[in-house]
Amino acid sequence: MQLVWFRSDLRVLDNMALTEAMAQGPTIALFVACPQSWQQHDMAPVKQDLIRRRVQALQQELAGLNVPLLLVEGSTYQKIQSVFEQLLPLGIARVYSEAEYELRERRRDESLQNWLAVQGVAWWQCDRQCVFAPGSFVNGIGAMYQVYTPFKKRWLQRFAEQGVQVLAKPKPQAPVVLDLPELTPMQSGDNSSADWFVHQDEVLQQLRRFCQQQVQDYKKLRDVPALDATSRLSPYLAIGALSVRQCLARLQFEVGVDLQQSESGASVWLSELIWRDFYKHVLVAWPDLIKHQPFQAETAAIVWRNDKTLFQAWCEGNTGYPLVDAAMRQLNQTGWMHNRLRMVVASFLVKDLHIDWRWGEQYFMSRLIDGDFAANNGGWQWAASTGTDAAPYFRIFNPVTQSERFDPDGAFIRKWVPELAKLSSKQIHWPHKLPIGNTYPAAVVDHAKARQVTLELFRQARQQSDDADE
DNA sequence: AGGGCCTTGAT
DNA sequence: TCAAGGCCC
Repeated sequence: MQLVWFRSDLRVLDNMALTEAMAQGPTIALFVACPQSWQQHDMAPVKQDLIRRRVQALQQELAGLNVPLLLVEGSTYQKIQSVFEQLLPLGIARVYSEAEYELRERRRDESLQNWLAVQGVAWWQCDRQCVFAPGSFVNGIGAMYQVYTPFKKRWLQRFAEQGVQVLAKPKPQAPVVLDLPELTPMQSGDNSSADWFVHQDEVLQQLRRFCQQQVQDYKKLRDVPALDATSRLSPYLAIGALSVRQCLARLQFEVGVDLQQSESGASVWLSELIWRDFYKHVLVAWPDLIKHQPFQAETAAIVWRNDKTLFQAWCEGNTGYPLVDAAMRQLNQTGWMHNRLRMVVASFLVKDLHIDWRWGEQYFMSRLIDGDFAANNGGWQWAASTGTDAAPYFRIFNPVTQSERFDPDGAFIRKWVPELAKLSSKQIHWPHKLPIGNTYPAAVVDHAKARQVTLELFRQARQQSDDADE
């Protein structure tokens, strides 16, 4: 008997572990919910619920292939071995999975692989989260790229040479008859992700619709948070309900040569998918990132202000900066935030409130339905100017200017900050010069002053680092 | 995937 | 006054 262990690859299509197992013989599948380990990763409840709902749908889809999926309620990664102990009497020959790159996940796999080897059970794992496997790209001096643009260039070159291979849906196997052991059945979640569908056909339909109807305007409209102009596929990529190869193949199929034109919407979306690969490759090349070390070592010397009251105002969306508050309220109420706004609120936390970027990183993980360590860490370190290919320290978003530029008529602010809904589109971006007070909070900091403080914080850290070198 | 501040030259 | 451009952080 072959056993496919599903983790962050919760799909039937383009699933190499499933395909390989079924090619070898009769196959069963396993998923173990580990809420205590998820909690240690700060995984958002809404993401946990999406996973629980998704694996229920996956169970039905696998049933169509006569592959039984065992949904087990576990606790921590350390205790997964006991689930396998109960399954081995079924005569498991080999365990198949797709590699994950975070530290605890790697340790979990390593210890399980070692234990299985002692039991005489083989281990098979594929490297398919990225389009090209981490470690397979090196620059001129034999190291992983630290800058996105040359990485992308190399990536596109390889994509042109090799294309992308999407695995077909496996053929159904003959029904398997099993005497299953007593396992704790997986619990259902809190249904907080109910606004996001979980069935394969719906996910694929959204991908198709995006590539057919929306991607051509992506370059122009993706930065406008009031519009629904982004793909909204990130939650599915994060849990592997959709693979990046499926995205690429569909994109190529729908837009054809447009993908070659660097100004097309399709190529801009492609670039976002390459960013996803980039940050996973970065994580594998510099595993200490998982311990929350800044990539640029000298930025570890920055003395953050870390004011808890200001942090709370940011978390709750009560900073007095309308676009920042609208964005945080969107996150808190839906578990998702528009990408442009992720940059705006991250810049604001770090460079206006002078709060450690790791506080923001953790808060995002604890709330995002699409939380992914590599992308989230990469994004925060970009915004904080501490990362690979980061924004320069002096790039400091003006939250009011960003608001005027990307939410010109205030539609997004009106939706999420109802106290301001009646203001004109001129007043709504900075509502503090108005005679009437309403319930909207005063601005918690002065941007112009805060900006100067940021420049000083980075100057001091750089000086300290220079002194240490002498 | 910035913005503050200054200069310049057109209104 | 103010848009445009350059320089700087």
